[in-house]
Amino acid sequence: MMVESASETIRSTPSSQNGVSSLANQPDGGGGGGGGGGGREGAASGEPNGELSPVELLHFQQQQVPVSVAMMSPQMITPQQMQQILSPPQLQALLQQQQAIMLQQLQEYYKKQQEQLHLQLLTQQQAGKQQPKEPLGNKQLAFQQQLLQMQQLQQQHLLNLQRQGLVSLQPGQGTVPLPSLPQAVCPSDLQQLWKEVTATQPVEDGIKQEGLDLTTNTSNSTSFSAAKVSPPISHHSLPNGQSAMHTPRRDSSSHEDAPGSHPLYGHGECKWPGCETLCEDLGQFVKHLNTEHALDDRSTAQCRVQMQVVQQLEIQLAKESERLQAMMAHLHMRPSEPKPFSQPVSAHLNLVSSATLSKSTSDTFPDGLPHPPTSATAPITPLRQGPSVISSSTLHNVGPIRRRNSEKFCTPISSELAQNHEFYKNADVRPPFTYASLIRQAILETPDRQLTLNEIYNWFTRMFAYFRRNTATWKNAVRHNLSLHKCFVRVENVKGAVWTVDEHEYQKRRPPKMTGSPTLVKNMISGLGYGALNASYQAALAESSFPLLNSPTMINPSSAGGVLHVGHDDVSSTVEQVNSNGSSSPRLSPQQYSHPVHVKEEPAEAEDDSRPVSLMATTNQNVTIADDRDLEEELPVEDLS
DNA sequence: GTCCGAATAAACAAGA
DNA sequence: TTCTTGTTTATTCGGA
Repeated sequence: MMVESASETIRSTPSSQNGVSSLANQPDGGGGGGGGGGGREGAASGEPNGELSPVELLHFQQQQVPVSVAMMSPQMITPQQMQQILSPPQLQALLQQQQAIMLQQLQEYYKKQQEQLHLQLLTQQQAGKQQPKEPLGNKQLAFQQQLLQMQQLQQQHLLNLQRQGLVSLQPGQGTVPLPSLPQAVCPSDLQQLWKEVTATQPVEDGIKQEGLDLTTNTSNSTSFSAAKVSPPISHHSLPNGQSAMHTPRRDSSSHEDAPGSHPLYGHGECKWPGCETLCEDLGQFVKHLNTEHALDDRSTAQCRVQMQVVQQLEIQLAKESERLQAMMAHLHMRPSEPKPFSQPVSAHLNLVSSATLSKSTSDTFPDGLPHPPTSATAPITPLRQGPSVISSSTLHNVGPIRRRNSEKFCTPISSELAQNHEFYKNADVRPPFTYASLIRQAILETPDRQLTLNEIYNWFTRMFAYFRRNTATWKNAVRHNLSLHKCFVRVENVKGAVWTVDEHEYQKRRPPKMTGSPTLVKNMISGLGYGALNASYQAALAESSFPLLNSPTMINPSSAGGVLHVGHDDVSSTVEQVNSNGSSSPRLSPQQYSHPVHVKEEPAEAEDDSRPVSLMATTNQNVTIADDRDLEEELPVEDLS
């Protein structure tokens, strides 16, 4: 079956974080443009007539603030003097003005260079008609790469300007005329800057060396100077001498070891954005590439768009990585961090990472903290819940295989989800719940308590980044669970078949555990090594930003008592009551375990009578099933504030 | 060591 | 024919 083969394919993907890891491991470069290997200073000679090379411009923009200051003080007014003369708002305004000016100048420069390159290319193309094909390809590619690099530099500059918050301009918005850029920056200084750049980054040689054959610059030669935010983009040599850019996310070995491959060629079709032309073999593809995707306005524009896409992703990744680091640091140093099992936080995190991702490869930071797997489909985004990410169930059970831990430790699924919704939604971490629990949760979250299979799928993918891959596997498991468990009832509906939950059956299939007094629960928890889940854990939970903690419905004994029958251990009755009134009856969250609320906790069943709609709605606006089909819309973008 | 629940894989059928 | 949906069986694994 195709599904199965797809499954096998997908199952191999969890370890596909290499690209990201390598990206994350890129030396920061301190804003200096990352890159790799040794520098090549030979290309450091400046452009004639004091014109700025793209590299110089790049460095220029990297040195932006000081240069800007210099530009502001052409009459040798030092920045300090400027600061004394001008008020901060004035300085800010001046900076913005100067940035805008610089931007316009750079754009003009880039445009000029672009035109020049086009002219050169046309000349080369014409000359190449009388020359062997391959050199032409090289030349053409070299020009193309020059063009791309220029565009990249331009993009980088714009991004840097925008990042500094000084310029919110879009390309072409600059309006303030100014003396040309080279007048503002001394060529010798730029030359020195260029040397500095090339000392750490050999990237831009090709730009300086007009007409050089970039095919000799392979993998390490074209990591863009923008590597600070861009992954090194290597060139892949093709059999015909062509090279192409590809991202490091691809398995490098697949290229180096498979000369018959091409990053833009796969599954028999051209992977050029929007193309998808079928090509029988690589040769045909190359021909197609050279004819259909030669250097022209269209291809250039497409490249530009693609660069925008990549850069946006990289910016996002950088932001998220930064936030992750901060989170890691925060968690690592947290004095009141819960220490179940008397393990350090990092150990817990590693535990979560390694066990939860039992089938995936979790990277580990040098500091020992887990590097949550990141992928294009599962970007790691902030753990807004803070410590609650390491919630009880997450701490003690990781992955459905450990499901019993989850139920044993009585973590209500809705509470867990409510607390860690953002985490699960964005992190590629397997939720510590069984498929049945999740399915049930999905169904119960809907107002009418019924879902089609596809809607269940969508809930999974919407709620858990983990389920955005391995689709064949988990979908099969979902179907399997739906069919297997009696608690899931298929109902023929007008729209088709929908699945509902028979709570009674659901409870029947679960052995009555943990039904008793809080003391029993406590003892049981303690007996399971949960005794260490003491004040520190409670404190951590209390510190959680989980808004429901302060929700009256969550802590109001009266409201809770409606569901959690004090001194009553009939699980089914609890569930039935919830089902009967159909109202939102939030259960005790794990935090409430810590609270001296005198209600009987129904650990294993606690999740059952949850009303995630209300629960989740507090923290997640995406609970509604309004548009399940649009997963992509909400995948990458979280608030990045 | 055994039992049980869950996950996973896979085969198969029916229907759109 | 392909895909989705649904059912069933078998295997493996972890925990009790």
